[in-house]
Amino acid sequence: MEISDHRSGPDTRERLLEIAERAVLEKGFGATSIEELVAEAGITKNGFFYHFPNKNALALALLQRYFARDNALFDDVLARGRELSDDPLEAFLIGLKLLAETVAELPEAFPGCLVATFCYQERLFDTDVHALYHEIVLDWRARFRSHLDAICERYDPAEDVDLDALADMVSTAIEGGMVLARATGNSAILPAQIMLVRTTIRLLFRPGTGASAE
Amino acid sequence: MEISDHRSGPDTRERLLEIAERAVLEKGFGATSIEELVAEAGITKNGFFYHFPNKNALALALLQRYFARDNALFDDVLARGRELSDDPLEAFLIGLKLLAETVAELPEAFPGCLVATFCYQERLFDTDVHALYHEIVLDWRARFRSHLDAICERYDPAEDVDLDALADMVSTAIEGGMVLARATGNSAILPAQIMLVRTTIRLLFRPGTGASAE
DNA sequence: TGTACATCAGTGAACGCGCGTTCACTGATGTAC
DNA sequence: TGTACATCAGTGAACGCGCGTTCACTGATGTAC
Repeated sequence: MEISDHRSGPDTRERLLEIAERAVLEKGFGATSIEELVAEAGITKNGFFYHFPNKNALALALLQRYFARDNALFDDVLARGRELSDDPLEAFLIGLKLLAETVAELPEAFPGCLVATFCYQERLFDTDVHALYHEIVLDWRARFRSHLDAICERYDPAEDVDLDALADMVSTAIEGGMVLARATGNSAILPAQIMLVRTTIRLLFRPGTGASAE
Repeated sequence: MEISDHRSGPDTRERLLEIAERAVLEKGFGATSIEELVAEAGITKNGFFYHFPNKNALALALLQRYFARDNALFDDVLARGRELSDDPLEAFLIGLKLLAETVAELPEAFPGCLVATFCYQERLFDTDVHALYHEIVLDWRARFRSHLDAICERYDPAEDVDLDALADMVSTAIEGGMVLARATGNSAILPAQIMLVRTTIRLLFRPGTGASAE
């Protein structure tokens, strides 16, 4: 007659990751205790150690989950851009606009990025974790770079730019925009910064087309 | 005959702040212990509590020091830009280039920003600290915005942009660039991102002037 | 269908360590008269 | 110049709490025969 038993609902490991992510983004990894996580998950401390050999393994699992999730997000908006236009520039501009809209609608008031927190707490993690967030950033670069390469096949930039740096500009806007959004309490800053990257790319590859093109 | 006694060298409080800043940027505030700071400073733990009533006061002092220092840096490069050109656009572009060069020459391989770490560890701090890093970000915005206003008096932007968002773009490039630099281990990313903001501003206010202008 | 064993998802108690903070005290320097 | 007192910049010992981790154990479910 029990409505919920041990096995109902999402599995405990996933719930621990969910709780941990929120806590880590609020106060950092070092200041997030296993005790508070298990208290919120409703298990004992050793339930945690059944799922993770130690705290560093939690960090790695958080990053892997985060990586998979935002891969899906980026792929989604960029793929839609391509569906909506055959032109690579137009497709990328649409993708960036969709990205800005998506982050503007995020449920949490002030979104954060695990890569940002983790790289500001470097000494807390082992080499696996370092290697993973390094890989994540390079993955972002490669993803945006591939779109820029496609654009360059059809358009000449108004001036020479390093395409890797330009690809990084998207990540920079996201990471930096999240910091400013959190610091000021104004989450609209993040989508606005993404839209400015979009403006930069438009000005670079479609010079002379001003606001009238909107 | 003792070469150093208690009173020689920079004062202990300043040394504690110096040590603390490096430690906080490496592993976060929560994971930085008073014990390790005083060990490195060569005093006992209660020497710390002579200088600061508690750990939160250390956070506040760190932020105040940081604020003063980067105010001086921004004022310096922007003032030089104004010295070198009477044109507000040219002056700002020079200022941004000087800023990029300055951060490229920073002694530490991977510079960090206290505002970024602190806003990713929100729950660790009291309202004084929150208020201060909020103020810092708004101060940055006002500083860059004043230059953009001067530019707008003489130039029309190629398309309508929100000038506050554009001013924030400089801060975003710095914050985001630092995250990427740290995550990848490549500190050249930070100046490159600042230079891209400069490109954006040039394209916006001086359209049609391409790489040949360099 | 019944029994034996394996696995899964934990429990409960205990560990030693390091943390931020407090207390009472001190020895060197500065200032008033 | 000498003395009394105040202040500055700490020391040394102790506090209680919470942390990550380990140990031996358990009760429910799954699988083989």
